[in-house]
Amino acid sequence: MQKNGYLDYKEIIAEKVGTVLVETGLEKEALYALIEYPPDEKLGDLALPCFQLSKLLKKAPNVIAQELAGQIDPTPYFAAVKATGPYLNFFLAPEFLVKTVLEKIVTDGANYGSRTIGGGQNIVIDFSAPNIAKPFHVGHLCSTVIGNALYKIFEFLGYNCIGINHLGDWGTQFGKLITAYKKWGSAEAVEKGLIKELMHLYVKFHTEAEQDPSLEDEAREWFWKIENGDEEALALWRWFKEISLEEFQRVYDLLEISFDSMAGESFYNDKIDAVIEELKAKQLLEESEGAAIVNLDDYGMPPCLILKKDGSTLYATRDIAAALYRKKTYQFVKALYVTGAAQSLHFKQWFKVVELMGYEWAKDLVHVPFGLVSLKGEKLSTRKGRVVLLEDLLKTAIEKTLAIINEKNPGLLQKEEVAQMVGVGAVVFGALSVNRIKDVTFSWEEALNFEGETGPYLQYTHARACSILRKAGLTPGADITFVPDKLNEPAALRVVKMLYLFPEKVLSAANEYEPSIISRYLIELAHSFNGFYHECQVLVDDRDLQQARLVLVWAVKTVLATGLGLLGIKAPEQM
RNA sequence: GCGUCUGUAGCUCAGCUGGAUAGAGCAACGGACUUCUAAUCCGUAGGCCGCAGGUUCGAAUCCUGCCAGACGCGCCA
Repeated sequence: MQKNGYLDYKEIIAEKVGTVLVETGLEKEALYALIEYPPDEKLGDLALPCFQLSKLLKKAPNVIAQELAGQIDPTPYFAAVKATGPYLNFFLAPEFLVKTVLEKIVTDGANYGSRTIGGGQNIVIDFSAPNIAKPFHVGHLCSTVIGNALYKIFEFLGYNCIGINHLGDWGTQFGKLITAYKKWGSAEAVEKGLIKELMHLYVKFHTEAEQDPSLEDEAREWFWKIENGDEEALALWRWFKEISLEEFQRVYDLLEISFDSMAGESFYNDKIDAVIEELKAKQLLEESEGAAIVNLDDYGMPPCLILKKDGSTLYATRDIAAALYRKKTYQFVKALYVTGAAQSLHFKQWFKVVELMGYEWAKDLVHVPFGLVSLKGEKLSTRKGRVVLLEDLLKTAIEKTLAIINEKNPGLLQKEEVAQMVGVGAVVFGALSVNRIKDVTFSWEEALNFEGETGPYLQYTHARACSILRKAGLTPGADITFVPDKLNEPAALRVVKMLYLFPEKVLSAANEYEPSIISRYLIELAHSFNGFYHECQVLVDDRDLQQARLVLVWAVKTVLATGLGLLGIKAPEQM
């Protein structure tokens, strides 16, 4: 693994201990994996539990710890190496830590934490993917912001990301919509109500269809017409799509998210026949109950449906066609699909089909699932009209932020811009702060909470740091020199230790496709900084002390901004 | 019925590739603004880590079974 020059204490410890234990033939990697962070800072900063070594050395763990403590030369990295029972505990030498970490951050600036491990290779990230003619609601938030964060994180690690918005712009729902439009809609009403009117028609279709099932047949017929090039049907389809895209764009503008490709489902229509032919040629297709399937019994999965009995395609077919196209077009080393966990089986199935087609890169297809968003414990449902529009949520968050600014900092310039950054940041952070896989119940109260572990908390911390730097007249990018020994208070050292962890956290977030690792980390970093802020006055008479503290403040500000950036959140200088 | 995921403080969650006394935030209570932004900080209280077995020197973490919830299981995506 390429270290990109980051200080790595685990590696140092593995090296030192490995040298002492060289006769045992123990691999340094094995030692590295054993090293952990103690639960209490009083015990030390890093620890090597000696239980497992005990088997190898045939000695009691506490004896091993004791002996190792005597044989390891701590300088210049450690202030002390102590055995505490069966643990070998390492206490970091403050000067070395402070000097190495802060100088690295000063040198790297906004690139601190980045790496070159991606080597410019392509990663395709399929995310957001709202359905045309349906509202962009809070249920789409997760895919959109998780995908965007992964995009930024992998770019930061040296990959070239291709963000694809696989729009739901095809399928039977358009038949339903056209049916509803013909029966109860009008051009005027749609022009006026836009997506809300389309949604209204869609909801009406479903309520009416419960009484009159023949509507479903009519809808299928209209979709058949779309697929077979009927001009009237296609024109309506294009119109609905246009209206939807304009509305989606407003949300993406608020979030400041963009895509490299907007190739939705319809884009693959002319690429599907070839896939069917290939599946046939490879003898993977079977006929079952009139439909064409790929049997997956051998893999403990239900069959993957490829064609309906009327010959039209299904989404697995489309996904396979899209994957083949993307591999050919982008030569990806990884393709991520950020969608709800409910689709896990679907992805497992078609990934397997791609593998059975003989493509070794099937292993590079990754489903990144996330939990279900519900509303007061009930499922979101476009059909029943039970949704919270994302645009409404963002707008409300921005309004609330503006109100808070007017109350707390009425003299602030560019209130609107800041309110947007903070309001949107609160919503985005809310979606990124917990493990992807957790189901969430949307609540206005929680989404609009700006205190505690929230986006605004991080932004506020950043703004405070900026404020100190502004008052001190320290300009970013300036040649910053400082006396590391001056940062010797526990509160300051805690902050430096948090800064040290950033590169490691970014890497974990990428490896686990889990932006919340960065979210949690930033909360801890901000918390340690706020503790320092309260305990230590930065602008003091002692020039060396002030300078050292300013560098720390600058480093925190920089890492907070970088981390927030990776999550797709802005870091205002004032708020 | 089968499968996947989730279950940790009143609420929302970290911790889950096994390690030292299980951590945060919110809510509650009590403190800290003449000093760099109190959207902050400090403290108090709050836990059969769903239940029961097993593996291990050691289990919130791994295995098995059970319970509860969510989701999925052929012509929607």
